[in-house]
This record gives sequence, structure tokens and C-alpha cells, in this order.
Amino acid sequence: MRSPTLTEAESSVGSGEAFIVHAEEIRRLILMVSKTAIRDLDRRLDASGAGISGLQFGVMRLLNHESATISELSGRMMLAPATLVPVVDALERKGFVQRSSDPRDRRRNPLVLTENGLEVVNRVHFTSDMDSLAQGLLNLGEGKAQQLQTLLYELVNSLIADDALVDRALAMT
Amino acid sequence: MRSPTLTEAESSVGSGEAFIVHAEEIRRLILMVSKTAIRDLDRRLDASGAGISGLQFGVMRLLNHESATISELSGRMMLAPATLVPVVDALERKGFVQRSSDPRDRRRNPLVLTENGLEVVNRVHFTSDMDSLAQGLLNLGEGKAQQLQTLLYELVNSLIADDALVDRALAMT
DNA sequence: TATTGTTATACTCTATAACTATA
DNA sequence: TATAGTTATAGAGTATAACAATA
Repeated sequence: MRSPTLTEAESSVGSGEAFIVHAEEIRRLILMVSKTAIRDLDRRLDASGAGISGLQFGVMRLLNHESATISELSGRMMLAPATLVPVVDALERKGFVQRSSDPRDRRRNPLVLTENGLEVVNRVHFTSDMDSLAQGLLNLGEGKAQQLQTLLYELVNSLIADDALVDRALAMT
Repeated sequence: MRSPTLTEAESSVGSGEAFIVHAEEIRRLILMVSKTAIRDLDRRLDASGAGISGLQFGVMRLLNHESATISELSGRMMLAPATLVPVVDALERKGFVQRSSDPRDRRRNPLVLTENGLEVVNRVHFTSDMDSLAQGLLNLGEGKAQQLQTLLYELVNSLIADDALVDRALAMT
């Protein structure tokens, strides 16, 4: 039971069925890996005692590279700006992030890490060698890990070609 | 700034640094792809008019293969049993799923799809050729899509070796 | 004692709509 | 008109703890 509409790409290649099968299986595998990765980070954040969530940590990590506004973060993380307001509120309450202001455009409130925030970002990592994902890649071997990374990179770039929303998404929780 | 503890695997290979870098990047890419896949399904479910969420659909899809209890589903989906209770409640309210009983073990309540539920599962698919992911794989080409699938499969099996929780996770939202 | 299903509860993640201030 | 940030609100997803029924 297929969708009756054929895309140009599908009809030009003529093997849409195979790709659906791939997509379904790849989807399943990717979701399993990502659930594992999210749980890895949550577990490590719990152990760190910093008292922050994965999303809060994702924001701090982006701010570690460069200051950014809520709008800019929302673009990079594929989230609605309103979603980030309580996240930033919490980080400010905990003293890890501060809202600053831009004299040249007073609508903007660039966020900056405090010293405490910096300390947390440097202490807790997104990925540690103890994580299931890192261990899994270790089991896989260097060559295959490299191959996988390359293929995923190409896939994401292919997604970008089709999907404006992924466009500026450079980092995520 | 590394974790001071070395795992056996890491010290035996002696290149933990490289794997951390891989893991960090692969983590990022995988999360982007999975966010895209989840959004694909949500969009399709909205369009289908069935009025169900991704998680609800995931449950129905597992029941399409064979009847299962909440406990069994929670194992396969890596979720707490309590998480699934309101999900099943909603599906039962909508008339897509029914709780039955097992005379041989009266603690168990195997879930079964109703006729309406069956219709929904067969009409809406997890993945369609219109999805960003399917399109991305199409752009990637058959050979690379196959390679990617194989590598992900090996990775998940490597995860399983390290992580009992992923063990029975055969399907996810 | 252990397991299945459940209730109660709470927290995180997420979005939409409507608003204020600024451009 | 458009953008940045916000408030209000709502809903989905998730977990833990404690309990009843059953094994």
C-alpha cells in the first residue's frame, strides 16, 4: 500500500520501494542510537551535580563557542524561540548564563556564559569515553566509525537540500 | 580535560581521543536526523486525520505484528511501563486498541488492535517516500544508503553488547 | 517474594497565539 | 511592517514511588 503520488526523484530513479525499506530501517536504528545518546548525557549530567537538563546543557554548550540570542539559538537548535525562554530563565536563575544587551539593537539580548557556567561546560562533556555510544563506536573500530561519520554527514547535507528547517541546525540537545 | 578513568577497551586500543571526537560528531548528526524523522511522522499523522501521536502510533505498529502487554511493549520501546498506561488509555478511548485478558495469567492484559486500529496502521506508514529522510537517502544514492544501514546495524549491535537496556528495543516512536 | 498493571505526581520538552518594545 | 523577546497556555513524553491483584 503505497502513497499514490510519485516524486520526481523517485520516478526518475525508479526504485522508490527500496528506499522506503532503507528509510524505515535506518529510521528505527537512528532512533535507537539517539535515545541511547540522550540517556548517556542525562546520566552524566545527573552525576555531575550541576542540576541542569540536557536542553539546558545544549544551550550552554552553544554559548561556549560564541554569544548568541534566543532567536539565534532557536534557529540552530530547530526549536521555537518561546521554547527557550524558560530554559534560559532556569540557567539565569542558577547563575550559569546572563542576558546582556546590544546597544546597537535594543531588541536583542545576547546571552553570555558566566564564570560558573563556563566551569560546568568545561567539566561536563557532551560525550565521554564512558558513554554507550563511544563504547559502541570503539567496538565498531576506527575505520567503520569514520565511514559512518562521513555517510551521516552526507545524509544531513542531503536533508538540508530538501528541508529549510534543518538548514541552520548546527547543534542539538 | 578528560575523564581520569580509562576503560579496558580504550587503553587496549590507545586512541580514545579519536573516538570521543567521532562520538561527539556522530551524536550531533544522529540527533539531527532523528529530529527530522520524528517531525516527518508527526506531520504525516497530522495529515492522516487519525488524531494520534507518534508514540501512540508506535504502540499500534508493534501490536500490528503481534499482541503484547504493556510490560512487553515497555521493554521493546525502552520506556517505563507507567509511561505507556495513558498512551494505551488514549488508544482505547479512540477505539484503536483493546485490553484483553490472559486466563492463564490473570495479571497480564494483552493488547490487541481493533479493526479501526488495523485500518490506521495500514493506512499511515512510519516512513513515506515524501519524507525528508527518504528524500535524503534518495539524494545519497542506493549504494551509500545500504552502507549506512549496515554500519548503523553494526553500531546498534555494539551498543547492545555494552548496554542491557537497548537489548530488547526492537522498535521506537 | 516477584511481577503486572495502575495511580499519583512532577518535571522536561515543545508549540501556538497574542503581546510589548524596538527597528 | 517586521523582528526580538516574552507571557500564557496547552499538550506530549518521561520517570519514580507506592499500591493492588496475582503468581
